[in-house]
Amino acid sequence: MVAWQQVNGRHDLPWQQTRDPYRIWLAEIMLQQTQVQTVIPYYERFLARFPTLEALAEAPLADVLERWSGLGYYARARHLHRCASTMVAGQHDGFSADPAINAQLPGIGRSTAAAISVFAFGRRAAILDGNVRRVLARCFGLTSGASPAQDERALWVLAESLLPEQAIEAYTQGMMDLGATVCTRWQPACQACPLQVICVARQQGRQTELPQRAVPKPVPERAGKLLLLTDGRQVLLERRPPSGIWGGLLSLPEVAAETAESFALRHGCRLKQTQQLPTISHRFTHFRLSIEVLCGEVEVVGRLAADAGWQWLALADVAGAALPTPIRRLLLSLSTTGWSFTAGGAAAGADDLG
DNA sequence: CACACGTGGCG
DNA sequence: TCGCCAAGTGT
Repeated sequence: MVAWQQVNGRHDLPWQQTRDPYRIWLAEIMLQQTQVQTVIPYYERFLARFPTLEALAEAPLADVLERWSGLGYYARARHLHRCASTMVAGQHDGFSADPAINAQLPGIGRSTAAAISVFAFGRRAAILDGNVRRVLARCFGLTSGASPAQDERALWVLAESLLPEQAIEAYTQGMMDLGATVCTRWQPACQACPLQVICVARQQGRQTELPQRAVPKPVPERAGKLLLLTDGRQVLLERRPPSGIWGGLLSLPEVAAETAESFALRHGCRLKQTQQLPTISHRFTHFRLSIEVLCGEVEVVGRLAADAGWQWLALADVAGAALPTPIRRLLLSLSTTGWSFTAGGAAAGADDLG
């Protein structure tokens, strides 16, 4: 694996060629459940804004979420920020070489802690991510046992038992590179695999059957009603609660029973006219969301409460704001094509909203 | 232990 | 259009 990685592995990813724990930590957090190609631009933009642990710790969470928005799993950004603040405040003097220590920090679990120890400190430690899981399950022909928990334990024991005495960095990177580029979920390139002569799955022709998948459950459907109040130049946004879906991001205010008129009045606006926009369908991993958007043209007559949970966002600033992806798309689309409040007509360009 | 938690790409 | 999956962690 070490020899294969040195020749065939990836060596030029933005978070390689460094031992800076901060950069390695940031990359590992961004890469959780997220593919390399997705992460790269976010990683570059984030580092440009927060080049050091101190810079990150000093920034408001809202700024951090601006650079994270679009990447998903926003608890990662909240934990990242809390972790930085904690360390700079002195409870921890930076990262430890010991994975058990780092695994106590927010957002850092067993696998991420091991990756930090390996890549920043050269410590022997086992990771177990999707790539390693797939490589091990196939190479050793692992099938589901008594319970998912036991399968998990067995995988960790196996991963720990395989660690080389030397070149832990190349080995660890090699396992991930192999899983990402050769031992892929579909159509693995077995003829290019350094493990092909010992791979049980290959011997049995069961590559795509492993690792075995849990039975998928039906994805529930949820619905929400959002209000888009605008004077044509800016939109009214609400800071979402710190946990839950899109936690901490800015979004269009959710309206339940309250009418648009009374809502607008509460926020210092007079509603001139409204228009129903095409319903947005958004797909998450675990549910589908149907978003009904009522667009209202307002005249701002009062001042917004100084409450930090509410703010007007200039349409020109939509691209850089801490918005969920479907909301950003909606606002970008509408501000690009212009607003139309012609009676009964849908806003131009709103058809692309999927 | 089950479930929550985003988004993009691919077949 | 839809299911699957991707450098997992927290509750």
